Order: sequence, then C-alpha cells, then structure tokens
Amino acid sequence: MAKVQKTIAERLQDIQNELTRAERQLASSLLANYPMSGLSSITAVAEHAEVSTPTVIRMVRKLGFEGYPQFQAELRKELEATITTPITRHEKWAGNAPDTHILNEFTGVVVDNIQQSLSQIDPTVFDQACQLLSDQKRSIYITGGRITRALADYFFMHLQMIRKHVHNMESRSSSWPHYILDMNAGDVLVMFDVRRYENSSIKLAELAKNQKLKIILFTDQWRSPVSKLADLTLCSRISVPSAWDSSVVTLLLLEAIVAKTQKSTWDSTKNRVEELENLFDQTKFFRKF
Amino acid sequence: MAKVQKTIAERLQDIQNELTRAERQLASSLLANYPMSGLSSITAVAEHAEVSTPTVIRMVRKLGFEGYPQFQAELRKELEATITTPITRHEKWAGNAPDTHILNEFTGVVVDNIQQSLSQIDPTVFDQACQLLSDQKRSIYITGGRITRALADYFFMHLQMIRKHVHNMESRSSSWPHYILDMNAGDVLVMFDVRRYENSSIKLAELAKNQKLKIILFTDQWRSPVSKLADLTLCSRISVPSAWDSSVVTLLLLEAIVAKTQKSTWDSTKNRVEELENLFDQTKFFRKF
DNA sequence: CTGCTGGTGAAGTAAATATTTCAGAATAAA
DNA sequence: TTTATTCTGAAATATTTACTTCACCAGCAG
Repeated sequence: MAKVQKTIAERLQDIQNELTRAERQLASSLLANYPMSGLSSITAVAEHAEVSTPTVIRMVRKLGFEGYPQFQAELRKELEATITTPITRHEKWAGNAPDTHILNEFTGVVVDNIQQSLSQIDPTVFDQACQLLSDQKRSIYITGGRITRALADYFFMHLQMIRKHVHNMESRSSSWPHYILDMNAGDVLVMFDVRRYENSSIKLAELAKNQKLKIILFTDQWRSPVSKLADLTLCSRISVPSAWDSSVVTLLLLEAIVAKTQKSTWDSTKNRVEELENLFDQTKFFRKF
Repeated sequence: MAKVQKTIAERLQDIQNELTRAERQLASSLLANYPMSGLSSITAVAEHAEVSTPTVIRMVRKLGFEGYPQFQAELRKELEATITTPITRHEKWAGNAPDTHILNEFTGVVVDNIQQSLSQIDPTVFDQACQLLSDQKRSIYITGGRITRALADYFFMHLQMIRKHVHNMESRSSSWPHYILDMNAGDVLVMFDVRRYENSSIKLAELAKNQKLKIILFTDQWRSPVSKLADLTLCSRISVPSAWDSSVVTLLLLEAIVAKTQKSTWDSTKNRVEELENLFDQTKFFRKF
C-alpha cells in the first residue's frame, strides 16, 4: 500500500535538526500559524520571520522543492484538501463500473453542479418565485427556447395540475403578440434562456415589462441578458463532460418549486388534484400498478 | 453595532449584474472552488477561467480593490478566519437557507436518489443502450407518457442532433399504427413509463416485439410491466418530498447516454453538428453571448 | 449599411518576486 | 592567533507577476 504523503508541517518537524539557526527561526515562524503564513510572497515570509530571502530558498530546497513557488503550490494543495471535505466525495456512483466510466464521471460533475448552484441561490428569490406562482389572481405564462422547450413543458404540466390560468406559450415568436394581448399587469412570465441565448427572448422580456408583468427567469451560471429585465433570476450550472449542456440542475429547481408551491396551496388545490386523478381513473388510461 | 464585512464571495454575488460576460465567467470560476482558486497568481487565475489578465484586474477593481495583490490579501485574511473556526461542515445545500428549507430537503433526497439509482445500474446495460443508439442502420422511435413526454422530447432533440432516423412518436395511441407500419426489424424503440403506468404502453411494446424491435425502457424503481418485454431496462429512483415524482435521475441518465453516444460517434456526426451550428448562426436566431 | 459604444485580450511596460552570487561574519579547531 | 569551514544576508540578476495601453470586434442605435 502506498505511503501517504507527509504534510509540509510534518516534514518541517522532521528535518529540524538539519536546519541552521536562521532556518530554524524561519521554520518556527512558518509553523506558528501554519499554513497561512506560507501563502504570501517570499519577501513577506522572510520579513515576518526576520531572516533573508536566500534563507527561505535554502530551507525550501532542503525540504526537496525546486523553488519557493513549488513549495507554495504544494502548501495550497494541502490546504485545499483540508478545507474541501464538506461532502464525503463519492469516488464511484455506479457501483459496478470503473470510476473512469462515463456514468461515474458524468454523475460526479452533475452532483458538483447541484451543490454549487444551490450554494449560490438566494433562498429568498426562490421563495418569492414560489409566492408569485401560488397567487391564483395572477395568470402564468411559460416559454422555453430550443433546448429548454422540454423543461418549459414539464413545468407547465405540473403547474397546470396545481392551479388555474397557466399558459404554455408556443415557441414561434410570431405567435407571442396574441399572448401579450391577453396579459394583465401583475401576471407572471416564466422564461427559460440558457447559453446560445436567443435573440427573441430579450424582445419578449421587453414586451412583458411594458405590460408590467413579473418575469421569473431560469438561466445558466453566465446569465442570459434577460436577467437585467427579470424580477427573479435563478441560475444553474450546466457544464458537463459532453458536447451539450446539462439541464439536470434546472429541472431540480423546477421540481423543488413545484413541491413548495403545491404544499403552500394544498388547501385550495387539493380538490383540483383529486378531481384530476378521478378523471384519469375513469378514462382507464392508467393502471394503478 | 458595526456591520459585518461581507465576504468576497458574497460581494461577487452581489455585483453579478454589473459584470460583463468575461467578468462573470471569471467570477464563476473563482466561486467554483472558492477561495483556493484566488490564491494563485493573476496569470494562473486568468488562465483557469479562460479570460485575460486585464479582465481579472478590471473585475477586482469593481469589487473595490486597488489591485490584485490587495484582493488576494483580503482572500487570505478571510480564509484564515475560516480555517481557525472550523464550524463550516456542509450540512446544507443552499448556503443561506436553514436546512429545513425545502430546497435543502429536496436536494438532499434527489442526491440520494442519484446515488442509489446509479449503484443499482448495470453499466453493461447502459453501454448496450448506447451501442444500439449509435447504430445508424437502426431507426430510433421515441415515446413518452403523460409525465415523461417532456423527457422524451428532450432526448429526441439531442439524439436528432447526433444522428439520422430519429422519430418522436406522438402521444395519441391512435397514431401509433402509422409508425409501426414503418418499423423494421432491428430498429430501436425507446419507451418511458413511470408509475401510474399507462395501459397503452404494454400494447405498444407487444406490437413492437412482433416487429422484432429492440426496446429500451426507462422506468422507475418499481419497474413498469413493460420491463418484461424490454431488451434493456434502466431504472431510476423517483420519490421526493413532493406530491409528484422526480424526473431528475432519468434526465441524468439520458444526458449521460447522449454524452457517450456523441463521443463514440463523433467522427461521423461531427459534420452534422457543425452544419447545424452554422445553420443556427446564419439564421441569426442565436447570439454568441 | 454606418458610425458609435463598450468589452476584450494581445502586446508592451512597470514592478514585484524569486534566485544567484559573493563578501564578510560567525564558529570551531589547531 | 591563525585557518578552515559554515552560515548569512546585501546586492545583482533573472524571472514572473501585475498593470497599462490600445487596436479590434461584437452589438447596437440611427
């Protein structure tokens, strides 16, 4: 079994007696508030320990590094390993596959994306979005682009189960004027726009703003230009090892919004959902199991 | 009481809207593994984010620092405060929300679903599915149910970019005979069927079997009855704290399949994709940024 | 299409950091 | 005291890093 690499701190301790006076002075200064003190420039480190810069270099070489930058890089790596243990890293997701299998690789990145996206989301924005979508006095209009069409459909279908007045806008921008004609101030426009941002989106957002609509935008980490006009923007990380981007995080957000909206409006929507279930049962279109 | 100084991460979040494209790209790169990525030289940071060094300086100035070294010093200070107070265990997904917030609850369950689904997937089944879908001699037919319609559409759109002869079957079962008429032995039928399994799915699967089609089925952990007829079955865990089920894991599988299929057929599909990109460029329908 | 504006990075410059050299200080042994 | 040896930092040099300038190009208003 491979020997675990010693930390720089340990190595410093080990070679203590091979060090000269000035070097020991330096070492003790470094260990004093390890490892932060090693992250500044060689000059700062030398001054802080009250030794000369050549002393720093000589000692670093005794540790086996080629030069100060190499030493510093190692220190950074060490530090990174220390602070990034927030989640137990799954080496493998698909148990039977080697961890180089695309399933494992892909899944790892997606889970990272989830974590990072979530950590950057402002929960009040999320809550406000749910708030707007629960308000039955507002009509909801949903629109997606080439890629996000499917997400828009999915969201539409679920919202439709929860509440009235949900409209799934056609993709063709020529059909938008008809929708816009019907929109009232305070209505909500849900837009999806991810990279290869569509020119038409901006136009639509502007029209909607003129009608005093509230805009909820789902976009990627680089933010569609629509975000300047949107009232609420929710960003997802979408890069994965693939020729195309991932929609997983966005879908997760949509489902979470549906879950919360459904919970908060359960009293008023309970009947609606039950009726729907009955209708499906009656058509014998679905089997129970 | 004095206002607590915001962290650089928070400040970066705050000014997102005032940032330009390249700057956002940089900000996102910095936040990606914050704060370690900010501790190397300006050159390294710029390269890592794939922007130029002037962009780094400009953004750092927008944050109110005089120059990069000042920015870096602040980061170090922040990091020092963090590591000397190791309270920062990541119990939460959405950083600012309490862990009882639905975002955290929901996300936790979804990530569990991902892990469990993946651990139960046979990678050879996954590989075989990719294999079938890469084979340009076979036509592909895709069909989804009420809930899974959006997933089917999403999959269709991506496969269509990769290869020829992909067909998105209408939902109405009355239209299926037309498709079945065109199917040849060896063609592939991709089916989606999750709970509240649809009666019509079984019928379609039987018809397809008669035509000697290969069936790839996406279903839930309890398995649609179609799985008895399917050649390859891929199951996802779908329960979440919501009135409805989650499609996140299924979407993840679809994207992974697309990624692998695209990679394995890249030589032959490269031109197809590039041509497609050109067409989109020519229609000026999308903007570059 | 035309001329603007603002964002961007290549290239050049300034400033620092890192490294080498070397003279002299400190130490130890004769 | 000499003499050899080792250690040290000032100063010179090499290398990187930080910053500035500017031409170019995309996007956009007219």
